[in-house]
Amino acid sequence: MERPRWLDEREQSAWRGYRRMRRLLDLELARELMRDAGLSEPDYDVLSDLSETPDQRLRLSELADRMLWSRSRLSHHLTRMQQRGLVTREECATDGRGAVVALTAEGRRAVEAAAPGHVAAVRRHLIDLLTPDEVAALDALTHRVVDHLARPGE
Amino acid sequence: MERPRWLDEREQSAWRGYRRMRRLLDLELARELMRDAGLSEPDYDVLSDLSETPDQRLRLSELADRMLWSRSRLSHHLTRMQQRGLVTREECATDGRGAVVALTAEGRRAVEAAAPGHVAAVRRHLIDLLTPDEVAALDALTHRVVDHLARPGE
DNA sequence: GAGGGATAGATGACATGTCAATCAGATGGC
DNA sequence: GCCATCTGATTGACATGTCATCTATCCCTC
Repeated sequence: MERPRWLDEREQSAWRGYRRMRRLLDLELARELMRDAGLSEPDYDVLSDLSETPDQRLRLSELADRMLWSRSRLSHHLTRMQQRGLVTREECATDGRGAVVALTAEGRRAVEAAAPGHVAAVRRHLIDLLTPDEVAALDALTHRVVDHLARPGE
Repeated sequence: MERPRWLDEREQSAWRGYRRMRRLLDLELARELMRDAGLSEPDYDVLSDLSETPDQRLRLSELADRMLWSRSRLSHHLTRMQQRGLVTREECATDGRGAVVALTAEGRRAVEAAAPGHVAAVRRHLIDLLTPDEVAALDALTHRVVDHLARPGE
């Protein structure tokens, strides 16, 4: 930090590219998802995580951890989704403080309707634009960074 | 979309990795930037774009386009940054409707103080974790996706 | 089995982002 | 030159996310 090692041209370009892609991809996927399925990305993520779970239900904290969301954010978001009938809250049998989110039939219908189009969009705007080697590189590199960031001591 | 082509294992893993990295990297960079320089990432981006510009000033719409922000978002954000003394608004000489944002001395000081640490964080949490080949792949792939998404007809 | 922390979740105040409406000034056709 | 339209920017209402705080319950130790 004393003598900053600036990014060289290639690194700079990769970093800018990453941030631009991040933004554009996000906008486009969110736009299509909302247009075609009436869901925001956070909505979709919640529903999709729930639907992949054996019993279609999860403890709030478990879901929050999986999604890397704060409890507070999840709680607020679920209240909104609950009002729209996509999920319900249930008491937790094993922990008096706890709560469980469950997918409603309507929620299930919503993800199932949304999923094919969303996956297609992910393909169209990202995956299918990459060579197999690039997919492999992206896979390797992102997981390395995730592991690094998830390390306790930063 | 009729017969959805789901993602294969590797693609799925890359996609999840990307989204997880996106989230964790963002959180960490934002956290450090706020802690060390008292700036949010949007703040930093605005200041950094302005500081790289010849005259330290830009038309609002020009800046909004570069950052891929809506005019409205930029306008709101600049009001806040202006209140903190980081930028000022000026009238535009050539277009009576237009406005120009300019970096203040304090704004300049803020980016210059923030930049080395921020770049170091980008290195530490991303760039330096990648092999040269991976940096090259990331560069190539992100720009391809960006070009694709920037294409007028979607 | 009674405290004293820790943890799960909810909540309210606030910061930030979005969307639609508005206003002033530019621009083009006639 | 004048009107219709477009564009740059601002604004206000609202949606979303964050942070600090609160309550209830759990869990550990004594």
